[in-house]
Amino acid sequence: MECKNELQQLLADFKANHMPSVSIDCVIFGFHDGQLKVLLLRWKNTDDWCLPGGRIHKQENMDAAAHRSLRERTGLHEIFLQQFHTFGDVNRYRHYSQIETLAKLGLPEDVAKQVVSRDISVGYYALVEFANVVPTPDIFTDECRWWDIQQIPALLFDHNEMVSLALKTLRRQLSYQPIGYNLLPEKFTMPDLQQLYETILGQTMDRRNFQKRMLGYGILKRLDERKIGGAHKSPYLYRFDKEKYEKALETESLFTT
Amino acid sequence: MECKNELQQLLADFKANHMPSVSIDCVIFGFHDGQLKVLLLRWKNTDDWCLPGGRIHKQENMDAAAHRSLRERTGLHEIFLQQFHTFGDVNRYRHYSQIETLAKLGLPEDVAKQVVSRDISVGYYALVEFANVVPTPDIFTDECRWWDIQQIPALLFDHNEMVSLALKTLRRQLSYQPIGYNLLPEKFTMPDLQQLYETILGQTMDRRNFQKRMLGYGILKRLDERKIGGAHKSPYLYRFDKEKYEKALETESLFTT
DNA sequence: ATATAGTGTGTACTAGATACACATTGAACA
DNA sequence: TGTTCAATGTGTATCTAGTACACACTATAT
Repeated sequence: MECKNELQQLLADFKANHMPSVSIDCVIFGFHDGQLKVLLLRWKNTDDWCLPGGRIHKQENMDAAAHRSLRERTGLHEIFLQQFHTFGDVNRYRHYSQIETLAKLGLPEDVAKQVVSRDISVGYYALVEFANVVPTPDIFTDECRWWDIQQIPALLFDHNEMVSLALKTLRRQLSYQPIGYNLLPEKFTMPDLQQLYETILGQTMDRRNFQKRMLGYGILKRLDERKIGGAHKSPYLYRFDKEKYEKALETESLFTT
Repeated sequence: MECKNELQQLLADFKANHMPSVSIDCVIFGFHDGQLKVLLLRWKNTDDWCLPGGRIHKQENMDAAAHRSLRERTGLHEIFLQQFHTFGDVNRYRHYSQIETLAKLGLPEDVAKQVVSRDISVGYYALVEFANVVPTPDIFTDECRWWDIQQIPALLFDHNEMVSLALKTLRRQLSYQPIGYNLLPEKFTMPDLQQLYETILGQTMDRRNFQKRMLGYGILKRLDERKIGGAHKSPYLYRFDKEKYEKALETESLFTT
């Protein structure tokens, strides 16, 4: 099968042009339909899903490599992307039979073994605007789609752990920095924003207090428009004040006296 | 010079037994004399200082490699050690002429070049009890000692940046988790603890409010003893309630309703 | 004995977070 | 057409954590 040669060629190229031992994995969060979603890839000829990832070119910044991966999977250019943890356990592949999985790709076992020696993987998480994403599989996979965070199946490698830690990091970030700019459309309602927060944190909040707090941050601008077409009273539309939002991102509140 | 052969041999061993492309660097914090200190190494035959670091054995967990490095530099076994960021810019060595520096070790330039291709480096930070540390140089260095955080010189590589970010992470951690267990001796006074906090955060605090807050966390146990020998009224001694301290480490306070 | 400087302790005040209720609107339905 | 319903808009009382602040005590130094 020609796919086999193509893969072997690809692996050879990888070896020549990419840093050995190190890879990148991305937990890409999107928000749609009141649900927090993660973009996953399905390996060719399998039912096994994993996170999108990539490798670092020898003359490429690591962050740039992560952006490149993301761009290739989503079509998006300007995105919130941040490393959250680096994974380096010897047995990070323990949850599955990796040789077996690679064999399904049509690789001979000896080639497969080269691929599966433990790598250090730098985990990034991204926040993207759901509607703008064009999910695109890579050469190893034949499907790329969103999964509800609640319904993610057992993933390959240590990728479930990565998703958990990315979510934990996202939640923590919420406690000292604003979030939403990259997850919501440009104009959104206060209930939209609240639903986002509730979904990420996994808990409900008081409508009135939530609004008070958000407005208190001074990063929102209420528009004159209201959202029309809803079944009930029309809520106001808001958008982020980009400048103040950026400032708030830098000024993280700390333990002080 | 025999040192040269020894070094070349060492590098060959490194290549065979360690993961390529990836290294570890440690920002080791200690507290002494009212000052926050960092452990630095001075390169052989130079006045250039850098952070202690290491490489990962092919069959070794990354965290274990970091612990090993730390053990080798400090003699300490049980220590607080946590990764805080992974550095992967192409120009992370831009701040110095690396070939030149390596030449001072007695390495021929061609060998030196192999060494200096950009690596990904995983940054760890450690909190250790100052008094128990036995600073020990490694094969590349002939001095290992503590530096006041305020007086750290221009370091090799991107190590100044690493120290800054480690400190920033430490400060942030202070805002949602207790700190002190690994930086103070077993028994300490409230003023000791306050001085630690003030040093890390770089700001003074109200004595009474600080005590109230710390006791409010419920992780301290006041002993019947007082510290004797001081020039003034004897302060009480405290120790951490290990169990509650550990619990507090897990239960990080988040943005909630 | 006296001075000095650091420690032990308590109370009033402030601001942010929380709990909570009623009026308004727009579509759906009778 | 008007009645119903569910969601939105808005304000106030309360609670709690954080902050500001003062006086008494004690161990050494003189």
